[in-house]
Amino acid sequence: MIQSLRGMNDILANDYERYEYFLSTASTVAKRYGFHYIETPLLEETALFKRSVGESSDIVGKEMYQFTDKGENDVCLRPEGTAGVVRAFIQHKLDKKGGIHRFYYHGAMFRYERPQKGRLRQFHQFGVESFGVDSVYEDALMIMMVADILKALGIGYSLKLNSLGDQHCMPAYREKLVSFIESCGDAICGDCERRKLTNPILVLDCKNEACQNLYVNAPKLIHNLCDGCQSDFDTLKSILDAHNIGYEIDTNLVRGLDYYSKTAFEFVSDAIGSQSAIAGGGRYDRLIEFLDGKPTPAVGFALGIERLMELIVMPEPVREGYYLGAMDSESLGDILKIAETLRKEQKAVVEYEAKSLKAHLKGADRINARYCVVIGENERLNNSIWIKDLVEKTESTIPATHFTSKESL
RNA sequence: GUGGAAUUAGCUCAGUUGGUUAGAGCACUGGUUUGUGGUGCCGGGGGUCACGGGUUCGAGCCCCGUAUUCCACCCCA
Repeated sequence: MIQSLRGMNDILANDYERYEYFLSTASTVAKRYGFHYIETPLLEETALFKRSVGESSDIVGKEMYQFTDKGENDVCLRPEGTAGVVRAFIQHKLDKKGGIHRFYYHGAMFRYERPQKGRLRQFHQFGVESFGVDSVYEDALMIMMVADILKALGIGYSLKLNSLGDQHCMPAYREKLVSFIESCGDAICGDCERRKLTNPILVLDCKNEACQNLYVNAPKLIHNLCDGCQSDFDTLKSILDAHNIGYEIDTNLVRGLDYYSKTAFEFVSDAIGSQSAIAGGGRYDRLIEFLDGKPTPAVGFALGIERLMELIVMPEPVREGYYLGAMDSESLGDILKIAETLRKEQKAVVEYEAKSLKAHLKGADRINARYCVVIGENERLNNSIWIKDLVEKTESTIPATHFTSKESL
């Protein structure tokens, strides 16, 4: 038997109902905030991700589905969504056009990781990107959008907030931190040794107890922000306070992608296991110029759809549409004709086997139909149909032309 | 990438020191005397016990390999 590749799942039937429900809920929220849908290719030049996400990140360093295509191009399946949207933004010269551009997207992302619950090799994200707004109010808008989406889906969460500083304060802090780490000498663990070179801020979050004891007095970025970053961060907190959005400052919160600056946030759930980050995002004012665009402030977020799926509280299913069946095979033709007419406006499902009335009612019940339409011997002889409303529990026998004649009106 | 656990019916799981035709609940399907659903009662179908080797008179059970899933680390959505 051929099975799907490791970490790559099918989404079918019931799962897709959830998936679709999530998409329509999230898309509705995004549109209400003034965002427009954008779709970018799954395959991009590898250089795009190396320059945006950063070669030092795990994502680019060891998790990309990268290969050379038949035209000798170095390409890879997108490991995240922002880079492609930024590339499109620049390619279509929206950076030169100026003004504000807001996009939302959703689709498959690919990372070659060791799979576990909530961590797949092909997974789906829903994300938004906003270009051209410098104000920290836009950062707050991102957080409010995520909160709105999660609330609409009935998902509980906690919000972690941090500021990563900008080109004025981040490099200085980074240097300060690295020299602090070096002052610890050989006492740090192997992971931290590696982090020191790739993403030093990650050491602050090390699980190793010995490391934690060493880092108690480590410099915190939050105490080393420049005036601009500090004031934006304060403003952001007051906006969230004003909107009753709870948060906790997590000075160890780092985005794994190199392009973030200033605001960084992460929504986490304690109900889905160790892969608990359900959404993450922040500001990335420098990314557009890194990719040869005109410097443009930008901020965005991404939600992990699979991680959300099992948390979604689905609305009560409502009975809708028609189930049609015949009690003897001679009536099947009439049934099909009625179904054809009904389908112009409604869901209509036909059972082809001649069965007892009881069996048909069970069938109608199973597919959650509102009405059960049956033609038996009596109806066929009287040129009528029997219909029962499964919610109101009322039934009637009406002329067979009732539905089909509508068509001629 | 590192360490560990698991894999038996469509689903959730039993399966006793290796011993006849591998079980349950749910789901599916049919009946319950004549044409009335979701919840009663009775019946039925459905399993190369993940896959491939090995040990044994005999393997769902023991050993090895492979695949997948899950847990922790790592990382992130």
